[in-house]
Amino acid sequence: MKRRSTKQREIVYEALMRLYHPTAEEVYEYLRGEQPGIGRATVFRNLAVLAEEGRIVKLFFPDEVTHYDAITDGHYHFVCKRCSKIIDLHINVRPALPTDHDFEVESQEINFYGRCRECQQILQS
Amino acid sequence: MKRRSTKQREIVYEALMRLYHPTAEEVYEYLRGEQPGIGRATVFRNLAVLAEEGRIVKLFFPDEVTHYDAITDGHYHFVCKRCSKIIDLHINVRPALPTDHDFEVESQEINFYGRCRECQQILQS
DNA sequence: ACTCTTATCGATACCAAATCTCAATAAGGA
DNA sequence: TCCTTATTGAGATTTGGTATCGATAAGAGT
Repeated sequence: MKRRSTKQREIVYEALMRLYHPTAEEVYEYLRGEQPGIGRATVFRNLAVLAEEGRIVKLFFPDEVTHYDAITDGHYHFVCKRCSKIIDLHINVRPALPTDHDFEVESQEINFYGRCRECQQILQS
Repeated sequence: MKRRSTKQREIVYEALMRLYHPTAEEVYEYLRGEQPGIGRATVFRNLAVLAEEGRIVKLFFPDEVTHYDAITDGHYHFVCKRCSKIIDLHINVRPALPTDHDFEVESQEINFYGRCRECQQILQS
């Protein structure tokens, strides 16, 4: 099944570059203003396609819906456990990949969790 | 709201110790055989409570439903991208926690992805 | 042991994220 | 320009998980 280049796909990709770690729903809401007529399923589908092609990255965090990231270099993320804010971490950490095991590691992921500055004083959950 | 100790909660906990990284649904199916009469919502609820109490751990992986782990020491996981098998990694990796930032890190998580031995020769997705 | 408050249970209804269906459209090679 | 078929958009469906609510039972107080 040969892939075609479509106007909608590029629109979704450009929206992602303008937004900061949006969810699919947020991309859709953004585009409903910019490009009325685009379908919800089209946004979800193209985010999946773009991720499969490696042009964008899917982000999964505990108790969160899927987020998307237009930056594809191997950076890490901090997630605030209270307000769910995501912060990019361009740190240089390289944990030793496990070797001599019954599997072959192709990629790794490191996530940090805690409180962002705004949420540090606030007590309740 | 003071918490009570219930028969069902311990049943769920013991099931989790017998199973290997099960999903809530798998715990429920397992218990439907062992302990007929237990409710689906009860299993989901008690897994959430046990996780909140720190007796078990919730595991989140890309494109996967939530799994649960009775082992709560800070080990890591490898996930096969083809068959979704989860393998425990009791390796000693300690990436430098980012400091001097606008947030406070409370916990971290490292996941490895790739192919397990059984899936390494297989070509298709 | 009995009573009383209320956390918890089990069944089911509900919700939200994401996927599937399908007729209409359009990408792009011939 | 024509033709094949990948893609679209609208809406239905699936699914993992949560909320509701009357019934049950944990466990503190007497």
